[in-house]
Amino acid sequence: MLPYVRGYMDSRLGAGKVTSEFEDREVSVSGWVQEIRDLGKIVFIVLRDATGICQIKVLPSKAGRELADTLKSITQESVITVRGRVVKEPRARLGVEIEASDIVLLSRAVSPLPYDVTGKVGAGMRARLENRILDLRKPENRSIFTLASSVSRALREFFYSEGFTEVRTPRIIATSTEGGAELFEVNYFGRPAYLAQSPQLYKEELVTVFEKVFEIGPFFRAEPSHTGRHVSEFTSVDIEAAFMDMEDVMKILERAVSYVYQWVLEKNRGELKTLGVELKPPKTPFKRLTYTEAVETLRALGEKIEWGEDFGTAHLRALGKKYRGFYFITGFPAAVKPFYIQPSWDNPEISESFDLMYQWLELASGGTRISDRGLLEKRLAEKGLKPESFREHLKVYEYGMPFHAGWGLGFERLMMVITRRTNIRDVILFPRDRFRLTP
RNA sequence: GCCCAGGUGGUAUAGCCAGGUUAGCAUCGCCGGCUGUCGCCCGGCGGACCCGGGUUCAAAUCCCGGCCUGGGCGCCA
Repeated sequence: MLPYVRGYMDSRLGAGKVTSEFEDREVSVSGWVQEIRDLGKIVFIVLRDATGICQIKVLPSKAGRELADTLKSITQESVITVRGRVVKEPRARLGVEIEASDIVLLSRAVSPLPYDVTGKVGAGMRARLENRILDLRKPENRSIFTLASSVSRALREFFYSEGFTEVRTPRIIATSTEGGAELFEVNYFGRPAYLAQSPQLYKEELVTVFEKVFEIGPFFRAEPSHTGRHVSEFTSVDIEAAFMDMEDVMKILERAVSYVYQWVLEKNRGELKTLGVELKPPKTPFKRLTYTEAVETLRALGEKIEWGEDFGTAHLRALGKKYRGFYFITGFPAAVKPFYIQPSWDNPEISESFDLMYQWLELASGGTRISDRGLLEKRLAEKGLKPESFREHLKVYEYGMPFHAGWGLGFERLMMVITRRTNIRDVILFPRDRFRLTP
């Protein structure tokens, strides 16, 4: 048998598919050696591939010299192909095993490995991230990302079913004048350019073409934050829709979250079980709390806060203790929200804005947008931004701009909620933070 | 940027407070044994005190500085 076989996938059986259904049949499985238990006259190998695990049995005395030699050179996490007969075996925990007649070592892993994939000893975040590819082979970590894949698919399905068009906006932008978060500068053919922190302005412009758009993609923030919920590169789920206001898009957000929960409850039972997560679909509509009510609540709880102040972490933690699960905070002071948020018509001190919270974690933020150019310019000036830096954006408002609304949802933060992880790095394959740029 | 905690074999840790041991345990690796393991087991061996300076007869242990890590705050439309 060669290390590479054309057409092999046609005859290969997934390790997780090895069941009594294949009893007495000759099969071929390939994967990574998770564990070798050598009892002397009998050797057990636990083989893992993307479909699951199976147990291989070898009797070196009967197997012949060649197989016995191969067996000796196999190390943990090596890739092997095993041919053998499936046998029912009540003594095996999985109920069946493969009696190997042939084993080919396709790729030998170094020994010892720098990281314990079996999880017999614990591992800190540093060791885990520095050996991330091995860390990801652990069932619970793989499950997180199988779930993440499922969640992003569910979101897409949901948006399509609601008539949204998926769009892609630039990651490289010319201006750093949107205000707010620090941007990463890049060298763009000798000119300074920046990595986008959000698709905000582009998605607003695009509602004049498609009416309802969504985008799921990476964005970048050069903030010095170092917490369990901030990273430099994250995934944003953004929507923007014409002829809608904040109430309309809040309902879409509620439905999107519910849809995702239903989807993973239906399709990812195995992953949820591996993670030990008991997920309950959230009740809709989510609780709605105005900013003013939140401030009053905080004061009643003994927190110090002035009306008009944005919430600090202590405030959010206090609110999160009182309000469990998902809830909206609406009507933030216009002063703490970005320039493009529509001030309320009856009270310009507050704005047509909302945040979606889960306990104390901010998941999404959105609102009705300003659709009038004059007002937008006025708000830009009030925020200390230069209208001339927004010339390209502002001119779009003269080509027919309907009222519109939208939101941005932190994909990884939603994954934290679903997987019950408290560190965002757990739900990013290769996280980038202020201190980590590799692997 | 600030605050707190911490850096001991590849990994995870004990020892540090109260200075002096052959630096302990587990996992791991190698060697040997074991035909029902499934965190296999049993025996033997191997491998570590973040860096620099100071105090002291003596520093993993106390002090100072640096670097790194974890957590948090601030920042974060």
